[in-house]
Amino acid sequence: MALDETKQNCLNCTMRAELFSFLNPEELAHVDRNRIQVKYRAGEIIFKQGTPLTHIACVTSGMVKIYIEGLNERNLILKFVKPVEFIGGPGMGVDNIHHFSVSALEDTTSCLINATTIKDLIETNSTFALQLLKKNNIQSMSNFEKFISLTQKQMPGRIADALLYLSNEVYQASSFVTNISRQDLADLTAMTKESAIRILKDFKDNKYINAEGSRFEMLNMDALKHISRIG
Amino acid sequence: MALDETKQNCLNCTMRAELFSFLNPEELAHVDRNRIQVKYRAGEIIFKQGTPLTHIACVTSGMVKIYIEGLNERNLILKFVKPVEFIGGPGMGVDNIHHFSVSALEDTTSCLINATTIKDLIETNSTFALQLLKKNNIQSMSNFEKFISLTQKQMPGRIADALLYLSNEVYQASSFVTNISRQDLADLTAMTKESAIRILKDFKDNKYINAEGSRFEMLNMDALKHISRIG
DNA sequence: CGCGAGCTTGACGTTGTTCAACTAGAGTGG
DNA sequence: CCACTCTAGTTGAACAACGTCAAGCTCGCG
Repeated sequence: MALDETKQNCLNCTMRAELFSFLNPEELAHVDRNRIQVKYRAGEIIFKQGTPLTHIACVTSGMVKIYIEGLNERNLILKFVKPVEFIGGPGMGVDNIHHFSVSALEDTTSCLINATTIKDLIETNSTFALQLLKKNNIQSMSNFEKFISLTQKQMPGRIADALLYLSNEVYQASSFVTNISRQDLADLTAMTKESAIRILKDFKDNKYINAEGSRFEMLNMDALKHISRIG
Repeated sequence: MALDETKQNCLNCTMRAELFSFLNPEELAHVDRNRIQVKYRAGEIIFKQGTPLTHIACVTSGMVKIYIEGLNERNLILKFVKPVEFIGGPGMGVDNIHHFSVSALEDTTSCLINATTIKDLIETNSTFALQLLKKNNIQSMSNFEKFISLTQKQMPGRIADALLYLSNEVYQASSFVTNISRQDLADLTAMTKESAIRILKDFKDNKYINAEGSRFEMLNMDALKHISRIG
């Protein structure tokens, strides 16, 4: 976990999260004074569930996974985050504890910003507060979909949801190479690694997808969407 | 669904949601001008998933359930809400659509407040915005626990969670009489009615609880907590 | 060349659902 | 007051879905 404070500055940053476009130069300067840029190697933990929430993160390169550490060493992956996105956490302003863990899937750079700085901005900039509320609401909406996927769909439906999520939202391509492991796919869909592998094989046999090692290819999106819909 | 505009006023309201304690008299008067009070009979729908989100609700008497309408006529109950609590929704400020349904479990009265009024307050009163963010965060935290309960615990663990939720948070009593049906209990724990009944019977046989009809009694909270922990 | 981590497969057992039948109680109309 | 019906609750047996365990595989890397 190498520290690397760059000469770059929030005001002229080209990797600025959308949320910060609602800040004026003075506010951006305030953020800049309270941020540090950090490089993480693949596999390293950025936030650990249960630790104090002193900073929020802004992923500027690479890719991370956000996951809840549950029972018996099992994780539940909530989402993957790629540049440029802001990672807060529900503990902010409540108990100031991280309620999920975040770790780097690839080599990742991230700006860490003091949580108190963010709180200052919420109090002084109502547009910023409104946008933050909006962002939280959008996250809640996808959590609702995840609830239905995980509790009301059988394994093929869940894997279809995961593949559609990866190709439509994360990689935005019908084929992609990824660091996401079979275990990650299982953690994303709340099943065992073995089950995830079996469903992938089934999808391959049916020519819905191609999946070899880290390379995934969507061959029949309509079939996947159909399986997602019927559960 | 009888309308009943009372002479009562937000400024002297004794059933005011905590969130509104952060408003000044002028703001409260603004809320008052944009609210209507409505009585619902048990079973009636207050908000229907998929319809436009024009108002938020504030439950002042009775009890409601918030649930997602999922696949194949199956519902997932997110939470029960009793007086006095505010019900917004993640669609607010995003697509302005309800992403869950809310229905009355008992005869219920509720104030409906224009969503635009709430948005005004968020923009002009930063404390209100901060408190709303906080409320959303607390909800997200319990959603995370729900994720783990529903995806990583077996049926006894989930029923134990549901019973602990009801006795600790909803009724705040070790025994209670409720309108919550066996089907509701199943919808809360993502299983079938038959399975929920079987687990309840098992808990009864083991003297962890007493459950006859609508009356529930917790006999051994420690056992329930243990079952909840081990999943 | 060998080692280890992630991946894959099959056999088997468990968990939870489905389906069908039955029960109890509340309301309704003759 | 008694059928009748309707709904919620209950139970059992058969079945499907999913996890567990154990073994073998592949491939990159030292």
